Amino acid sequence: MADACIEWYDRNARDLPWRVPGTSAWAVLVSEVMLQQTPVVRVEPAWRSWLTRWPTPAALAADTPAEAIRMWGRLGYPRRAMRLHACAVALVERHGGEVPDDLDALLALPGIGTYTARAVATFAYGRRHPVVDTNVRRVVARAVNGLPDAGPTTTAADLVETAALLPADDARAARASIAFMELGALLCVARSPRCADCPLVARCAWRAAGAVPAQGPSRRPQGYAGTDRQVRGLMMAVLREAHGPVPRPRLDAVWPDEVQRARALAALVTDGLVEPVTDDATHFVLAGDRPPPATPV
DNA sequence: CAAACGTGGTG
DNA sequence: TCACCAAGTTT
Repeated sequence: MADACIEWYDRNARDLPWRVPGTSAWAVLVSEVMLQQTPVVRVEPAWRSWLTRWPTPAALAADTPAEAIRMWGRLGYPRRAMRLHACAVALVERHGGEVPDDLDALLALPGIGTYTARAVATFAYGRRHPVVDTNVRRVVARAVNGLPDAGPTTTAADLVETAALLPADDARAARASIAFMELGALLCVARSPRCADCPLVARCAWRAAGAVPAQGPSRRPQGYAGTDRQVRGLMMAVLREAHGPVPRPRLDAVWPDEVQRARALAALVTDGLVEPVTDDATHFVLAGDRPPPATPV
């Protein structure tokens, strides 16, 4: 299975900048964090801008979280920008500004979880680890287990199952992992998979079973309009564009419901994305963007 | 462990 | 139009 996927990958892989040989581990790490729940097409330009401005962890660590949040733009989940900044600080403090290749050291970094740690160790350093994301889980669920889709989250069993598919050779195992992911992203997609072009079609357990579609509603609360998340997003957009401290009324203008506004703003402060400039909380800034105190003469 | 966490494109 | 989906992590 791995061989067929690698062969397909070699001919059909997208030409993505973070896959270019010689890409730094930091650049790979940044790409992986940006790609958490955000489509490739939106990540590409943001990734280029980010790495141009902050080519190393030390460069980012020397800047403010606010600048990271601004550079993050509209990628979504701005807490990822916060954590990426915190990650850069941790890399400087704990690893001399280098990205470690050790799984446990990677997992201990802010914003780096099971998937990202393995992705960095594998794609930046060629280590042999199962790399399991939503694409891989879908491919394995279908091709190996004959199911229409994978479960909602990655389990320990998923890691074991995927590890069993990896070639013995480290470099080839890494290639297999990226091939599984690419297959899930381009052909074995969630809706209307392109089985006709799939290198696994002849041995796919799901196809063999008749490619029965998933039953029942996928029941996930994906709604966005009217949620606190939307209100937070609107407020963050105002703060990103602002130069100086933003007066509370400008944040209030983004949403009619006062109760919800207050809740959203309080949550942003609690999360550390936003800070009140003064104790009276009449003005707000992005994290770390507090203006310097007036220098006494 | 379920829920929270942005944003925009698409069938 | 609107529900679904996109290289997850944290609490």
